Amino acid sequence: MARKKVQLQWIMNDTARRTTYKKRMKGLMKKVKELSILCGIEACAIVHSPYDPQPEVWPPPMETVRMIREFKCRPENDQSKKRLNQENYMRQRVAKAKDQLEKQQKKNRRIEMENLMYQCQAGEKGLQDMSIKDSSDLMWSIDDQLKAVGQKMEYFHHQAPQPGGAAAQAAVPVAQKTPLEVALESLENQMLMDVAPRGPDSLVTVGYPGSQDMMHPGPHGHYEDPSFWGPPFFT
Amino acid sequence: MARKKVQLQWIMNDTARRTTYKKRMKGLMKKVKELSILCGIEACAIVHSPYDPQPEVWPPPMETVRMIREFKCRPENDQSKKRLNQENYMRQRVAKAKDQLEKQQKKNRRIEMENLMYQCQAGEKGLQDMSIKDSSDLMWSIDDQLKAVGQKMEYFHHQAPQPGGAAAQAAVPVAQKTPLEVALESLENQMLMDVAPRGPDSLVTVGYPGSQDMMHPGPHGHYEDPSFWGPPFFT
DNA sequence: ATTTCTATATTTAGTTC
DNA sequence: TGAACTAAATATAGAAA
Repeated sequence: MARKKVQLQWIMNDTARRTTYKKRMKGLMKKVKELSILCGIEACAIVHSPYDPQPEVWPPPMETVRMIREFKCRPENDQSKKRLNQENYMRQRVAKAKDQLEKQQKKNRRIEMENLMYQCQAGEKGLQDMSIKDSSDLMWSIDDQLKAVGQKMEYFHHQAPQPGGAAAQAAVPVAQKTPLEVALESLENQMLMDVAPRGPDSLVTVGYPGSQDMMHPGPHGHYEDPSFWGPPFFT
Repeated sequence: MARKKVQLQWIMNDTARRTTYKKRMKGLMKKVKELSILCGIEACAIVHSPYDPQPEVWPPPMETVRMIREFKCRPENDQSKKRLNQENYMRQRVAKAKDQLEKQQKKNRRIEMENLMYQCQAGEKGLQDMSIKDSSDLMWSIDDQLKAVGQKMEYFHHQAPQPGGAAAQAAVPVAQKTPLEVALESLENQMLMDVAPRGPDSLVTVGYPGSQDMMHPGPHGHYEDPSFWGPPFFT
């Protein structure tokens, strides 16, 4: 970004969105290409959008189709079957989240110690502030996904129906628990929703009770919301 | 990059390559996620590598599989059938290349005019230098793909067999033609190779006669070389 | 190997033409 | 719409812990 830190949320302004799309699409494809070449590996990207009649891909179609074929065959192999399975995927996420949180907390402790050593006059208040703040990275990555959905819904309904929207509903209880509890709970909710039986096109609405009627089909009419499934720990 | 401008070529040093992979993979996935959210579109990326037992994907597997299904269904639609067809894809590339080259040349002319106006003492020599230099961007994007293949092959053969390697063979005649000829010729070669009938796993060797015996199966043993199919005009 | 820390390289938001 | 510019935000190579 430049000249302004852009929030990770759907861009309302139509022309700005289109411009950003054009720029970032180009940038993304370049990155995919660089990764493949620099590391000598297979990488592909597919992007559908209303701005291009055809999906944009890298590498060129035939190769992309081949990569995809291999990807889809993976479930046949014992090991990869695991990851393609949504339940296991989410379990892995939870495990990683716990790991990351532990590391974060160790780090927090170290920082706290250092602070104590350098400024012995600091009371317990300082410590408490920090333990909350330092886990916020973890929370944010989960929370911003929820917000992205909420904001978009609000826009399409001109802030009419729900005062506050689904995002607020999800975010409020969050603030009353410890970061650890919040993070794991969010993940575990995702996991449960994920494993729960459901019909097609109901992924999001299952997760956000009360918001079914607010959902719109998205720009393409066939994809709920990409932000919802975002991996919280790539951020 | 930082502290050093990295050339777009396979990284020989094993640890550096792995490190770069880890960093860039993370960055790439973040970019895909941002693009989807900011623009409210579908985007996915799949990366296979020896560094991870499973392919890395965004968004999570189920969604990725769904996107892929749609992508593969596209050929059924008249319009998208065109783009999935490799021949047409390459024709489009050639057309775009011509376009881009024309634009570049127009720009060159403008710059030349400006230069002339500001420094009338500049002789014809200056003009000629410029017309060659200014088209080099176009050439580079094609040429670096060839280099990437050549360099990698050389490495695996410890510069033994071919003195100079395939890259040199491909690059040398290039320097004797005009940028326009070079650019279009490269593209048209790609196109022809592409359309020519061939067995599986012979994509690259068809294009580089004399180098079949130098090809190694690549890190995965099932993918010739991602750099070969790179879109020359994303750079 | 992983994490952290910079200094630079690269990307891109906003603006202008 | 699109190309060009510019400043700010990010990404990341390389070093060091």
